[in-house]
Amino acid sequence: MSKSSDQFDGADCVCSFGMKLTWDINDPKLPQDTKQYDAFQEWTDGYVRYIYSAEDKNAQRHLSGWAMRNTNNHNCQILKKSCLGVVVCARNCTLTDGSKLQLRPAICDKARQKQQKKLCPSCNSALELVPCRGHSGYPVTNFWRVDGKAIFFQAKGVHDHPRPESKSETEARRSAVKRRMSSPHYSQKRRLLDSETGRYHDTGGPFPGLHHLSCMEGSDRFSIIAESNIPIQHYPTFQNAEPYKFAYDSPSPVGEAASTLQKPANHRLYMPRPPCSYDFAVPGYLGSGSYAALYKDTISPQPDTDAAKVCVGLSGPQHSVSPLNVHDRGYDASGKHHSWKQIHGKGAYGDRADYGQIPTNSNHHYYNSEYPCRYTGPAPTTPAALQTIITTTTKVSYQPCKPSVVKYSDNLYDVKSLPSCNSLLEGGSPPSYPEIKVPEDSGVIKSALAYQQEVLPAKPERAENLDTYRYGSYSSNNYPERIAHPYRFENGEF
DNA sequence: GTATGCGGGCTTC
DNA sequence: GAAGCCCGCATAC
Repeated sequence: MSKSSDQFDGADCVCSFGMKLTWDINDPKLPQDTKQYDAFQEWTDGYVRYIYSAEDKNAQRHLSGWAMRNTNNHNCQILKKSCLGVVVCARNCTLTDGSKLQLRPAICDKARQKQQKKLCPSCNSALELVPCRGHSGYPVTNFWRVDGKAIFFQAKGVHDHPRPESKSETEARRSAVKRRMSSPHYSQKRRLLDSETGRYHDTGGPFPGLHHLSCMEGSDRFSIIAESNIPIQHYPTFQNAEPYKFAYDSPSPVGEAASTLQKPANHRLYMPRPPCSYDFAVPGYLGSGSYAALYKDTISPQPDTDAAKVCVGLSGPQHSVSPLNVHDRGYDASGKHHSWKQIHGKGAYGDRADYGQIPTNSNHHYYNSEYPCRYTGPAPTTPAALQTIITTTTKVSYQPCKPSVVKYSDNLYDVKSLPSCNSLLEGGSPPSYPEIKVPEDSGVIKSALAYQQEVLPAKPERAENLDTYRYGSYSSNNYPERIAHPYRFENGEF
């Protein structure tokens, strides 16, 4: 493969480095003369290949935004993972802000079963696990292989479902919940909440269709209401899929965490996030408004009743979002390295993969439906409501959307095929960790990123325009209709 | 409790 | 035989 490496090294291509090279995860010999590595991609989609540095912590952990579970492929040299899909409301209910519930399936089988027994926090109907069938009817598979100084990643299939909550978000939420549980305010708040919400839950039967109370209801049902006296009520307001940019290459407002981490080079990861921009100087998971709110609660407790009252009036997702650094929040550079053994030997592998058969990004359009967020917001939130939120979350700095989040706009191009990649990056061929690499660095992932980018606030019209062709190519996929954008039930464990 | 990795074993194509 | 899947086990957090 080294030959192929040389062959493509100078090629003009916006593809990721891994895609410029001709290799397959099953190749007995993988490219060894890697001169540069791809920026870690959390939300890979499509038939893509990346070559990460063996030093990349995220790659070492085989991280993925998608809920990927280990799959035994009877090949100890190649770690295979298959997508679990996403957990949604069986009734496909729409939240007050027009968003949809999209939870991250638990990786552990046991935990997943447990998760599915829970109810939709909004309508109390059952939760439904939407399996991934993006790879010829089978779940999308990710392959990881360590070879030399590089970690080779290959994905097969295109996710035919919305994104679930990312792992980092899940971890952050759990961490927040944990903190709150141990908070000295916890028991007191619990009592307050119980007295305030008990009338709604005494029978365990919610008010069907009473969505304005769903937040409270849902949290209660998920046994997390005690941990979220404030977020519970605010949650619906922040659900619009406001993506946020991982501020890898920019000073993080919350800071130091980023500097201590190996910078995940995934500078272009946009994720649906609650647009809430409450920034808290909370160590650990930083930057997430909702999560932060959890922390905040421990810091400056407010009457739970206030939040509960506010809940009813909130529905508009107008809160702007600030760039939130998920990795800063959720990835610990000091974390363990997975025990996945380093593989240097070359086995005799079989046939080639199928990555060449499908245009890398011919299938992601539907994702935009997942994030109609750039929609101006269905249920208008009155300024008064917003004001109330702010009021009830005192000691919180409200941060409007930062313009920097919008610099994706130029990346919105369509790569029809890998070989056709244009050169926008090669000239400035970055070193191993192109943290400040221009977004065009990996055109092959454009498909996976396009929808992420499109949801950004500065280009609402573009997102709208794209809807048509997005859906067009996925007429068979009903998810565009089902999923508006992720529902971040920040306050509960699913 | 959950995530993760490993590996045996089964089924299907 | 490859691939997908289920399961149990071990380990780490």
